[in-house]
Amino acid sequence: MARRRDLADQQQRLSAATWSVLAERGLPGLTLRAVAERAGCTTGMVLHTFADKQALLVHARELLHRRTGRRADAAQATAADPVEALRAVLLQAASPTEEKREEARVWVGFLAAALADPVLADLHRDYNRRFVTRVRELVRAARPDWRPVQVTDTATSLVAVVEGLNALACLDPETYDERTQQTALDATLARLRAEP
Amino acid sequence: MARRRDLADQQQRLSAATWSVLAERGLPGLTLRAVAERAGCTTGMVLHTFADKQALLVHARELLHRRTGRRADAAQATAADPVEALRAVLLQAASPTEEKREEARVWVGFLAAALADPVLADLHRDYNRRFVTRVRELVRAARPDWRPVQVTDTATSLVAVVEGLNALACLDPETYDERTQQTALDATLARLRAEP
DNA sequence: GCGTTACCGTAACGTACGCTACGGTACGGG
DNA sequence: CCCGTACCGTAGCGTACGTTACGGTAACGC
Repeated sequence: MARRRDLADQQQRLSAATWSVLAERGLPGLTLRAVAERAGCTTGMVLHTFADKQALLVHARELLHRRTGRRADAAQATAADPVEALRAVLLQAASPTEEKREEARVWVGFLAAALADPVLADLHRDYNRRFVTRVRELVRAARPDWRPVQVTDTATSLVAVVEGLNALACLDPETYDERTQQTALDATLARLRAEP
Repeated sequence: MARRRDLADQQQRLSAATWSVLAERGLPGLTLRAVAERAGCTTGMVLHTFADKQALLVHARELLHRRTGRRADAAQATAADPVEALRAVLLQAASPTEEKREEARVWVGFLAAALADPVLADLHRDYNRRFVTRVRELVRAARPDWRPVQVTDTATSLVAVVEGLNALACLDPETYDERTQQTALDATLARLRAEP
């Protein structure tokens, strides 16, 4: 035996660096050298922690999912009734804080990368479906009288609005500012309060 | 004087090849060599037609905008009343035909590329704002009684839904199939038929 | 038909990439 | 205290990229 390292910590730091580079330089700027520089180490250490670049990407994608999931959990927990929980979850997912816009840029980067990478595509599909499921459960709780199809359709609509706002606000935060995003979400949520 | 070439035709063929490569291989696969191979020529010819890679990208981005704009014009022209015109424009923008899904993939690719390229970012902003303006005018025509803020908010909501559906359907066409997209759009359009 | 000139294919340059092999280094076990 | 081993920095490999320089080639004016 010899030196022991904290593998999980290294993985987290490296995937955080991956994320940071992705948000700042975009997909073309995401290189092993850039990640190593951001993490304050060398490419050798990066490739001793992850087998190859794709493994690093996969881990960073999981990190993004865990982070958004945790924030959604927190938003969901603070609300009292189901409608407010739904609104809180969706608002934090689309809120135009700088942190969230960074997440949106990273999300777009992974989306584009997934178009040419089946592994990332599977991950992206899986994670997005989990978000749809989360929203669907909240919609069902808010409107237990609705038919399942109605619940699912509303959930996918809400997710589409949120992700659309995120993608568009990435490059045009003026047109899609905080008030506009909030208004768009509330207008979509208005269906929950109407009949039948 | 000597040989004369059809510059515009070459530009169009090359940007079409650019688009084709972008849709098939994604952003990382978009190289000058790939474009030249797809266009049936050499990289020398590509760089005699366009100054550099970015000029080619810009031209391909304009081509995408012209193509979507032309399809929107056609959809708008066939409809009789403003509400149907709006629905036709939005439906064709989100319709999950293979051709449209290809456009969506290219759109995502350019979106991701624009995150690190100020020139592409400006173009993207400009083109998206034109689409918002088009939708806004249609909303205003459909509901002349609404206040300008209400018109604008509805327009941005509709655009967000359309682009969100497009982005999500890129990687998960099963969850966001034709019926789901149509239902999501019609539900958002329902506010046009309601009061006030 | 012939010279001139615009055009473009060929080849290669420099660079940066992902990745690997190797050697130094520091820590844990005896 | 020192041996052994896990760790990781260094250096460089092969490749593919964007870009450029140059020479061949085909068309137009005369």
